[in-house]
Amino acid sequence: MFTAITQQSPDAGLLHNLNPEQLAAVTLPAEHALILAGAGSGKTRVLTTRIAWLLQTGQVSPGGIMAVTFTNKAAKEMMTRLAAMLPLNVRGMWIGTFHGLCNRLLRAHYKLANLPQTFQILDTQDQLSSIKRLYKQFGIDDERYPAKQMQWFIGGCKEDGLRPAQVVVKDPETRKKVEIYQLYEEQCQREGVVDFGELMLRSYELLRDNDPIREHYQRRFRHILIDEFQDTNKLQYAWIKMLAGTGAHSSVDGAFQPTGCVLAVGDDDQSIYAFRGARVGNMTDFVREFGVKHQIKLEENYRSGSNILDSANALISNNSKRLGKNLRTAQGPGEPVRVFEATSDFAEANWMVDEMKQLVREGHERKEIAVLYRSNAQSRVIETALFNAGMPYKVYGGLRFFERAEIKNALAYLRLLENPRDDTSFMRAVNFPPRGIGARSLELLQDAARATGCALSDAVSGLSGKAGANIGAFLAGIEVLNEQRQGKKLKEIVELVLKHSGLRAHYEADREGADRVENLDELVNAAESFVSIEGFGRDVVALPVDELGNVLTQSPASQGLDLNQPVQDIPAPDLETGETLSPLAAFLTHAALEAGDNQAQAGQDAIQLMTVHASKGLEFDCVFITGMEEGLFPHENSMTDRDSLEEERRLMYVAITRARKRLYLSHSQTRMLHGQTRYNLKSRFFEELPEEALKWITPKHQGFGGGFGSAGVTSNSGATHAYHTSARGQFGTDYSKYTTAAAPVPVQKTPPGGLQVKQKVFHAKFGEGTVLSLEGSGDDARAQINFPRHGVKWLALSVAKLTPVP
DNA sequence: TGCCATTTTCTTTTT
DNA sequence: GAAAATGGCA
Repeated sequence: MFTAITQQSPDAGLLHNLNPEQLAAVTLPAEHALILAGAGSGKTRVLTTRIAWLLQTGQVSPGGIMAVTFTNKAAKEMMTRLAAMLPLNVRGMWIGTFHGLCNRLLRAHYKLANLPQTFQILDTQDQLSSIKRLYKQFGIDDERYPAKQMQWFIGGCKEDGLRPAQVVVKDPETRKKVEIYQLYEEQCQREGVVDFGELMLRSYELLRDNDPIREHYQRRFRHILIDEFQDTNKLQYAWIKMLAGTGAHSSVDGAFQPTGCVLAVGDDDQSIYAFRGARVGNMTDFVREFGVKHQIKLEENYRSGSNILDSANALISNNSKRLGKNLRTAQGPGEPVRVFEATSDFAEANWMVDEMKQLVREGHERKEIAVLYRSNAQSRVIETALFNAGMPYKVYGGLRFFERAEIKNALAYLRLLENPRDDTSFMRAVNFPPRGIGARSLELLQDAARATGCALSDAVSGLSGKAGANIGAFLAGIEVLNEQRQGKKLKEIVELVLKHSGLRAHYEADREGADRVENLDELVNAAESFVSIEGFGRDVVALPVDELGNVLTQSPASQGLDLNQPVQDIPAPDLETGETLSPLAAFLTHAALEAGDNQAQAGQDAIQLMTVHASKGLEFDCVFITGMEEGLFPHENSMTDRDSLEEERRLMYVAITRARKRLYLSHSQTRMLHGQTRYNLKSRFFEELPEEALKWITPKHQGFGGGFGSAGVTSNSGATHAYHTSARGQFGTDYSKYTTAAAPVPVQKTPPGGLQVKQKVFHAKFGEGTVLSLEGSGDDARAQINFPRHGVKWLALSVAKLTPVP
């Protein structure tokens, strides 16, 4: 999919249009360097251009580069951009996420890593159920040691590079936790599975403990580039250090001087993942421990006008721990930052929708309008408002494809085929769809397995009675599948499993299972197209390189070297040549490491809804930041200590800097939260923004309408009120209607053509239904339809595809 | 064993 | 307010 562009002008300005700082960063000498890249300063461009420049000037071959990102999306983006710059087959290059690259290392050296070749990866859900299973088996009290907390503890230890034996035990409680950690480790090892943390830690240990392997990769990766460096945790930092050959594990005998140089790109002001172990301190540690001589700040922002940037700068200057950086722009002030105060979350959402309609009328694309919120729960009200208005929207976050229950069920069967020892998958599949295997039978089985220390599937034969017969039948079914799958294509195997396991039939029988069947079909599609994407075949040697990864020829240009060739993967000492992962195993790995997009429907021009966290790295013409209230943003759990408050502020900084042209901030006096109405004060962050950049667009006469005489919630005061407009003021919208909790009354015009009340219509998702009523016209036209299977729905006629049924 | 009712919890999240 | 998890009962 990353097919390179073939026509290319070799020296046609890779470096064209770079500003002086960017140029300096791209053409840095081969030494460690830190790039402090502000939001919108062209960070990704610098990273990819740097790689392209290194390749084009013949300083390194594609095999000598490692580029690490945090998300698959970022990795793909990098590869796509790189492929567009150079005629290069990026597929074989070591560009990927930390976990993806670790997986690659462990697959190549699975024996040294003490793993089965087909080891499976536990995602967060799997890990939790694995721990819970452990609890049952060893009678551990979930009340005293909550499994969730334990999961967090284990992850934390691994992030710090600590095995159970290395954890410092100070109190009995920690002792017990470490014991459980130890048991968990044994269970994973026995089952041949690794969790995400293990992926990192195990590959770190692999490099640490095997001199030839480590030195091989140290020689090979002459340039290591890391994106979003501020998000790295302790272990990831150590991993990089190990690969770069800096520190204790470099040359032992002095014969080998490691040469890998590290280019770290990051922004301390955008560090928003401390809550999951990210250490901003890695940036200063990096400068110190690597003896970084080159530090470049990218402060020129190409995204937003100065009103938006000044707001961001002013806000973030309230943080104490900063490396120091100020964004500037050559663009003018741009539009002011609009601030709106609503009386309720409901009113806030309706105001937003009307504002959006206006923006769309003005020619903005819907996908260039984003709504950002602090927590996912806030999306519901907004979704309702958008839905009622018939405005297409897309919510990011939530359940992703490979995390859906039906998909995980299917994957459990597939994993069992690949690795019968995978007890997590066994437990998931054994009684789903229900086949009369209950808790008691499984308890017997688990006892038997524990007694002999074998996997659940191996313990079945020792079971007698009804339990033995039932579970035996299940296992026999798996074995039949295993025979039938021989010689079959991946897609066929998946289809086979869906049929033979009874999963498809089970969901087809379910009245509400239509979506799930659809997803299962989608899984078959994913399996079909998978091979063509990953292509786990061997790559052929394309470039003449020496063992160090140096290109042996002169510069590509002078030699007419064709970079558009598969990248050579230099065999490491331990690499089993010829041994390849089965397509199924590769597919399962893909499913674990890449949870897939949230929603299948792509391409439609829709409003973008997401949390602030999810918005990092993205940009939009128009951005709404909603729920700017104390307790929400900053979040109540993060208001108490200074560090987490500063993280909230960085979060706000990230949110503000997403906007290119227009930025709205809104807060509401009341909000439904946990089923209760809460009265919130407006966020303290408003006080930290420069007044001259803001424009308050809430009408003067707004208020509580006599309804809520509550709390210390006051209207905003100060000079900003000078901007208040009366109803239907200069902004063209009548804001007064948002000041009551009632929905805007739709204007009744001629009923939309084609449909009539009592008419029968067909909808792709809801099936056949009867029109109950119609309202609105044109783009706003809506119909109330009764679907026997799904109930009464309001559908926007400009969005819903309805076909009349005679 | 499995279904239904009650209780509980509720930031952010990629891999 | 809603989803998930637990617990009691048929």
